[in-house]
Amino acid sequence: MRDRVGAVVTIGGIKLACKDCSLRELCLPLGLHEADLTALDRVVQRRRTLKKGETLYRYGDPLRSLYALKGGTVKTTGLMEDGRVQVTGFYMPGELLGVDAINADQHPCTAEALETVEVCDIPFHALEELAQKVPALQHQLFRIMSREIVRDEQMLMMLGRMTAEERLAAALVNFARRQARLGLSDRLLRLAMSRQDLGDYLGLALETVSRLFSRFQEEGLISVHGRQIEILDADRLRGMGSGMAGEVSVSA
Amino acid sequence: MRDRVGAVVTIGGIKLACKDCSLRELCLPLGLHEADLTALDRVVQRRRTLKKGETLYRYGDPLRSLYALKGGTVKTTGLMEDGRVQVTGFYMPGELLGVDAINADQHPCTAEALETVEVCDIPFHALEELAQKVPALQHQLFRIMSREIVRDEQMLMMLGRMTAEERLAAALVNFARRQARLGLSDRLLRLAMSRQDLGDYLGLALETVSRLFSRFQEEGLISVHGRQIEILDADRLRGMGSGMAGEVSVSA
DNA sequence: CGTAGCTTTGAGTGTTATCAACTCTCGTGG
DNA sequence: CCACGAGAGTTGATAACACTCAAAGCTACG
Repeated sequence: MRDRVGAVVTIGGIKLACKDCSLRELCLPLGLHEADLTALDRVVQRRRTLKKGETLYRYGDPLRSLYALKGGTVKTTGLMEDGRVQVTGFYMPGELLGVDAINADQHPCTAEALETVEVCDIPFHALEELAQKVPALQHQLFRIMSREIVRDEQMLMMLGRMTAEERLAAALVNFARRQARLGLSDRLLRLAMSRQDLGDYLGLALETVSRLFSRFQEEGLISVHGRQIEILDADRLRGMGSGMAGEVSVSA
Repeated sequence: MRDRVGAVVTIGGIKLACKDCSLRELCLPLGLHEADLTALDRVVQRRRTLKKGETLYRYGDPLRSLYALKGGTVKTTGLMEDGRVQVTGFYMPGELLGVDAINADQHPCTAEALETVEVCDIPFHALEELAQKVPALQHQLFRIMSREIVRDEQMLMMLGRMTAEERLAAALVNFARRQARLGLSDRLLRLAMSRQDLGDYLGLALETVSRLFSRFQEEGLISVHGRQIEILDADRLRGMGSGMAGEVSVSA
């Protein structure tokens, strides 16, 4: 059962060891040492693929695992009785999903793949046990959860106090930065989400989002081809989106 | 140095042992056993008092401690360059402040006492070390942070997708429930915050908040005497405020 | 190609913000 | 003890930002 030691056996080449993973800088392992990584490998389950529209978990599902996103984009959504939707987050590779389920041992939202997605399941119970033994891992988990809180607080500022224009600008800047951290362009965005999703994220009607894209384009801020967005004037966009006091240092 | 064993020495009667604290059910200790509580006592610092308007920490302050609220109400606020304010949370006795600072080792918001407040400082480094030894404490911290995320996600739903009316109703219901958990009335609210604070929390103008209070009163939902609110029709208020799918089980 | 979903654009409306004046409360000092 | 003043709260009038409804154009996939 626990026959994998050191160099992780890859079953049919599907599973990559954490220490070989291209996302090791961004994902959980940051700050862990060689031995810790090996221990983590033993905990992390198979790498699996979800197709567009499939869910990682649904509202009310019991907490079994956390999920490390390896590739693709995921949205998490909360639903109101009358059908109103709030997207609580978009997740990109290197980010961890599901920590909001720890509180009540069940997921308080639904996580859906916006495109083909690769994830590693991390059984929570095992992760917690390992964190008990590895101080760096415990700390890293605290940090990741804290970062999630900081992100949500910024979203609160956006939804509570920023105009539609400011919200979209801030979101684009944020996406660009996160894409850049993955080694991709910070100018050319390929949005995985629809205008509707974006509206549900920013607290706007999809028509408002569409109009804003058009206006930003007219003003020479960006160039829009459907979901392909090119950022032409990053400075001005940042200026619009960040009336915020300070940039989020979303370290690791 | 480590001369306190079992019964905690109270210096001038200022410090109460965690295990004797009236909030032990709500605060950090939940789920900890006798020995764990004694260990926690050794970590928790003096109990101190803040007067209305004083701050526990300010935006940018380095993370030193987390803070367990023993009495009174605290608001946390984020500030935009042009002066716009977002209240990111109101904290009541038994709740833990400051976890959002773990991410970047500095506080991303300012925490201010809305009335006379009592807090216990919990040096974070020491707490983390203790959590490393006490599994129940580690788990409890994960839960507390997860709960904070769930709360923020609900706030996102409120700010993004609920009307002004729904937001205020939801907030009142939420305050009532939290007050009830402290053993106080769930009908008679004594709000510690101004209409302005409430507006900055709900993403509304203070005038809108005021108008809503008046309207709720006309409709027989509540009775308003300044900051004293009596809930007359809790069911209808809940109905208005919670288009949400499920109640937050904000356990512990 | 045809169809279904996504996106854009337009017209009209409404909720909530803004500006402004007035009232109330409470603490302080004459 | 009462008057005063400052901050907090209420209420009204007006305006604006973003929503809703509607229709047409586009894209992509079968």
